Amino acid sequence: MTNETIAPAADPAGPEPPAARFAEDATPRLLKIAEVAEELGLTARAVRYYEELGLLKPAARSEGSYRLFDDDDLERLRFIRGLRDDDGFSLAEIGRLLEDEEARERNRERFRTTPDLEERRQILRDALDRVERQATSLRGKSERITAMLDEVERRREHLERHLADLTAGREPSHDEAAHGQPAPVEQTR
Amino acid sequence: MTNETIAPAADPAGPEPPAARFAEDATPRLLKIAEVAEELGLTARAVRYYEELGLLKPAARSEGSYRLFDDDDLERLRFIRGLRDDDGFSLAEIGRLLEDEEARERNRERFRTTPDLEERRQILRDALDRVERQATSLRGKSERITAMLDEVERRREHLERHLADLTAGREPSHDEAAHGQPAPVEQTR
DNA sequence: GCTAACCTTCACGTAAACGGCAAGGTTTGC
DNA sequence: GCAAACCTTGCCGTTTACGTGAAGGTTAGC
Repeated sequence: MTNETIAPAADPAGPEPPAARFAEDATPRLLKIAEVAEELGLTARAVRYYEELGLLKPAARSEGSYRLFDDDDLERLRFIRGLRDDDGFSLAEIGRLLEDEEARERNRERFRTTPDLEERRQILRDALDRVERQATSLRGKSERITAMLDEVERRREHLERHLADLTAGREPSHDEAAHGQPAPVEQTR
Repeated sequence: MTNETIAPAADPAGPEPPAARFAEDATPRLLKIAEVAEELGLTARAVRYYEELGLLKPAARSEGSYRLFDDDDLERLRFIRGLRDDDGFSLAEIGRLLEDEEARERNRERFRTTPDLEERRQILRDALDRVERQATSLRGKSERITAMLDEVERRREHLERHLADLTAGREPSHDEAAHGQPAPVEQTR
């Protein structure tokens, strides 16, 4: 999986502005867009597009307004890519999820700074509502995927038994029940 | 969700061709496109589009080439809608899944009609390959969704405890660990 | 048998998620 | 200090999954 955590380190890239004599040596490691794209298997265009949609803001810009990304940006992009590729979320949905995350952070702060008990309870109730909505949506997805997966596993086992039987010379040893359903997942709605 | 299983029965629609004196009285119940759309919460345009993509073929056409759909068509459309809405599959992916299903049916037939043992084994091995590919893909999706769901559930419980504590007058009773991660799902790749 | 309601096939329009190119500014290596 | 390589912001093109008419045939109710 070529996991190198952070940039492949093409070269130390010399000029290092010597003005960094204050407490700033925690390897800032800012990457340019092509490096980010390479690292994550995206294109520069896609990354710019995500920014255009407001899904992220590069940590900084260079003197000449080159986009510069830090580790948090990378993490965020990995998150976006994961949801997009693996779960088929639209960028709009991803945007909502990310906003939810940020709202969560803000509310946490609000919660900490307000002394009013009733307001605190309200904040918690709102958070609960959001979380329950998310859970409902995810549970639906999860159930359907799991049902499909179960069906597919059932088939695999059936095929394996059948193949083993047939290889061993035996043939009609397994039950021949349930054969009609073409659609692997049934629905109710 | 206004579940009426089959069409709301607007009217029996009279002319009933009397040539059906053979074994044909299993309520054919053919629906026109707008009825199908209404029933399934789709648009007529979408249904035509699915046909255009080859995802289904209406059971029949009327004298004047009106599309007529039977129960199997409805089932197939429900399947398509489910994958599209709930699982975020693209219509292309859905097409592949449906084709897989049909290939499965065809192979089942081939299997039954060939007497050659080695060929039979090959058919089973091919089927196993396909099934394993499907399983791998689904397992990935499932794991990621499950991880998100777990995280969300964890949060819900945390919030519920917190709210209960706060309502009961107690306040700082829960552990305050693990607070930094913004992204609900971690990745490895 | 006539009209309203519904259907047909084009055909063009649109939002999403980028791809690709142009024109020009920036960085880097030597 | 200069060319190659990389980046910037437009801006137009493309695919997917339909929406929205237009122009005309079909069906249904009276």
